[in-house]
Amino acid sequence: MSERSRTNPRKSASQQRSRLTVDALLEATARILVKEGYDRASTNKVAQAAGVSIGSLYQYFPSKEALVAAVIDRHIQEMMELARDALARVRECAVETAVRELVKVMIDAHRVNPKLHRALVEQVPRVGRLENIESIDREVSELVRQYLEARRDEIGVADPAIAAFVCVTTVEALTHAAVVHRPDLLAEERADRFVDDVTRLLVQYLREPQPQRP
Amino acid sequence: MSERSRTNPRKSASQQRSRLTVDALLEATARILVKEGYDRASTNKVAQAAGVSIGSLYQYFPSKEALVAAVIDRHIQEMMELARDALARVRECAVETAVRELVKVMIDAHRVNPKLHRALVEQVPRVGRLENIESIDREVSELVRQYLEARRDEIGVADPAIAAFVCVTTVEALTHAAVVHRPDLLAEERADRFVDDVTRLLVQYLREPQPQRP
DNA sequence: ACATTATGTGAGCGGTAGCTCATATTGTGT
DNA sequence: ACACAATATGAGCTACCGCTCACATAATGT
Repeated sequence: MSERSRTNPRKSASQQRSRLTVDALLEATARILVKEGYDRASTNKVAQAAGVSIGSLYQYFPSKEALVAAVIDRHIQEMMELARDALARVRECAVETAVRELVKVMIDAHRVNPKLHRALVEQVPRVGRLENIESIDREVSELVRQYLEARRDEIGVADPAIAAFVCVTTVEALTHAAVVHRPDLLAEERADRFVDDVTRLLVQYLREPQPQRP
Repeated sequence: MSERSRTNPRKSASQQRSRLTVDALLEATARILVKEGYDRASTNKVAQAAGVSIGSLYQYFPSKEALVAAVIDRHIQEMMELARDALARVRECAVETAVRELVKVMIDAHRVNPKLHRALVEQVPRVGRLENIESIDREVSELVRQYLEARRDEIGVADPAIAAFVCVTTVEALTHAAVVHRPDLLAEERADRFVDDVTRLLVQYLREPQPQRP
C-alpha cells in the first residue's frame, strides 16, 4: 500500500472530524452574518457559536476574510449549480421557453438561502477576496452570450455581448429585488404574472428591433 | 430683536466656521471611504484628514454611523435632484421620450460621483441608519407609478405597480452596472446605442403585451 | 504497544477602534 | 471691555478585535 499511497492523493485531505469542524464553522459564520452582520461577526464569536475553539478556526482559515470568502464560495456554488443546470437544459430551446425557464430558475436560486444572500450582498464589503459575490454574473453572462450567439438568426440584437450583459443584469436585479424586497410580488397567485412580465420584457427586447417610427 | 429672534429660527444654526468644519468632515469621510473602504475609515483618520480634531467630529456626529449616514444622505440628495427634475420635466411627454430621457438622466446621476457611489454600495453595510442608499428606488418607484397610471391608455401593462418596480429596478441596475463595471459601454460612440437598447427594452415592455402565438 | 501525525484548545498579546472630557480658543452681544 | 456662549482641541480610556502559540488530546500505521 505504501507505493500507491505515495502516488495517489490521500483519500481525504482530512479526517472526518476535521470536516465536521470546518462545516460547523461555515454554518456558524453564515448564521452570525445573517443575525449580526459582518462587522459584529468576530472570529471569536463565530468559533464559540460553532462550538469550536478559536485556535481551530485559524487552523482552517488564515483570516476572517478567508472564512467569509469560503461561505461566499459555498453559497455561490449552490446558486450556480441551479443556473448551470438550467442553462444546459435550455440550450436547444427557443428563446421564449429558455428565458422563461431561466427567470424561474433565478428566482429559485435566490430562494436557496435568501437571508444569507441578502447578508452577503448588503453586509460584506466587496474588497479583496470578498468581491466574488459578483462572479456569478460574469460566468452566467458568458454562458448566455454563447447561447445568444448560437441563435443569432432568431434574435435581432446587434451585439450579443451587450445583449447578454443586459439580460443577465436585468434578470439578476429583478429576481434579487423581488425575493429580497418585494416578496409580495412572488406570492402564489401573482408569481406567474411576475415571471410573465420579466419574460416578456426580455423576449421582446431580444426579438427584431422595432423599426423607429417617423 | 429679542422678540423676533425667539420666534424665528436662528438665521443659522451654527456660525460659519462650524459649517466649514462639518463640510470638511463630510468631504474627508467621502474621500477616505473611496480610498480606503468603510472598515479602514476610522473616525480618528477622518478627523485628521479633515484637518479637524476628533473631538470636533463627535460634536457634530454622535457616531461613525451617523457620519457615514450624513455622507449617504448628501450623495442621495445630489442624485435625487437630477431624477426629480427629470421626472417633472417629462410628466407630459410620451412614453418613448420620457423613458429615453430618464435613462440618460440615470446615467448622469450615477456619474455625479461614481467612485463614492460604488464605495457606498459595495463597502457600507446596509444596517440601521445606513440602509438609506436604497431609499432612492422607493421614492422614484412611486413617482414612476404615478406617471404610468396617468398614461394607462398608452401602455399595456396590467399592474402599474409591478411595471414601475420593473422599470425602476431595471434602469437602476443597468445604469449602475454600466457606469461601475462596464464603462466601455458608455464610451462616446457606443453610449447612444446603449441608451437605445435600454429604452427599447422598456418601451416595448410598456406597450401592448404581445399576444401569445399559438 | 508505541511512535507519529492530525486535530483541538484557550489564555493572552499587540493593536486599534470608537468615543469622552477637561481644558483652551474664538466669536458675539452689550 | 467684558461676560458668556459657541466651537475646537487631543491625550487617553475602555473595550474588543484579529490572531498566535505552547500545549493537550485523539486517530493512524506498523
